[in-house]
Amino acid sequence: MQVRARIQAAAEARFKRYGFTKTTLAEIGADCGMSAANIYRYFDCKGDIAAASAEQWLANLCQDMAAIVADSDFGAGERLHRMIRLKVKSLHGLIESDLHFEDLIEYVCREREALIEAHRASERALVAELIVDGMDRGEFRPLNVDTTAAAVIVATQIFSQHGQVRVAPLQELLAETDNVVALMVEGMLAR
Amino acid sequence: MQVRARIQAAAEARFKRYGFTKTTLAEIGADCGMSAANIYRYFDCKGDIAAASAEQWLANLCQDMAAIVADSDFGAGERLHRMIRLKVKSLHGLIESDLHFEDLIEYVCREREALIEAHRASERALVAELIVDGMDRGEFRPLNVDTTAAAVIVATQIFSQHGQVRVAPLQELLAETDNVVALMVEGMLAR
DNA sequence: TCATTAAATAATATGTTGAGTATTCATTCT
DNA sequence: AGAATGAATACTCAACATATTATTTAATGA
Repeated sequence: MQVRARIQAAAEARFKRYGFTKTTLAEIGADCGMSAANIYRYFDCKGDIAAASAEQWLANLCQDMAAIVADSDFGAGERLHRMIRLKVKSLHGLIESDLHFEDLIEYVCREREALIEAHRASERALVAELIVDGMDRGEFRPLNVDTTAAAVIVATQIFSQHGQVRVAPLQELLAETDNVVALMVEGMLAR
Repeated sequence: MQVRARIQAAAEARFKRYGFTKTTLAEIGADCGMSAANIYRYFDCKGDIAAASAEQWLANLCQDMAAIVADSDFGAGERLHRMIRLKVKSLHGLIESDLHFEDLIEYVCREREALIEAHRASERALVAELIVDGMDRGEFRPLNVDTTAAAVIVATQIFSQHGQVRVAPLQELLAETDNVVALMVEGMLAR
């Protein structure tokens, strides 16, 4: 479906430049050479366009994180550090780059909790994978995989809340992130 | 200053029952048998009355946490668990008890960041004290006290954000809190 | 039949007004 | 002089009207 992708791209460009709420379906339609009404053949509602963009961005992030997890040149602890840092840096970059994306982020966080929760589940799965690998290597002590993965995600969650990201400079966020992850990794290491 | 305390008590009662925004200075004044204008002899603005209440509540929490920290019958790790649990339970209790207090909490979090940050600093200091004690006992390995204390506070911060507290039941919050703290304590233990 | 649209409708946002409230001030009381 | 007040002012909020925008529908053209 070529049309759907075109609509999404046009919408994304406007969301980026003018924000989610300030963008009208009429404008998106005009950018694609069609009426606003016709967009409804491809998306159920305006929010779904935003959600599709967000989902894609999150999927992309997940892929990058998965690449880090898969890189067995590094120890599991080191990979965990890199994974969480990537997450923090990515979100920070997104918010810094275009101030108007905040609008879309807020919408998705508020109205599309399911999407956020699904992504968090993916993150937990990646961390779980890493923990299993760490245990296999003998780097980590025997751990309750799911519980530990959930603890890591929730403890670092504060660093990827837009409220926090907005106020603190990246360097500071990363330093704090590293401290938290370092302490948790230390708690996971085999004796 | 008897009058000031009376005003604060009257205001607190109304904030609890009707919320911060729904309470007028005229009502508080009437409760104290004085005009609204006269309140300004004792407080600079309405928000200061709320802040005074919040500050007192937080000071009280700090005192309770300090008592836990001081109780050297327990190991440092155990005390850290108890301290963080107390914090989570206290805030949860506050929000559960009177739905209208949320109004005041939101105001303080939004408009009185300094107060919140000061309290967080106190928490960090308590954790730091605990870490030093744990190292003295040989329970903890040599740690960077400030960095580690900050990591513990920030990693558990998510559990005392009113957004989180509102949605999750206490048992769930406590379980997740315990997992995070357990992992961090494990990372602090001497080998 | 499928893609599309213009027009109709529903929902939401924006602007405006009036009422209510916080805050200040000149004055009174003690 | 210190404590308090009523009235004046400035600010904020709710309600209403208006306009914009999202969404639906019936109709049109390929």
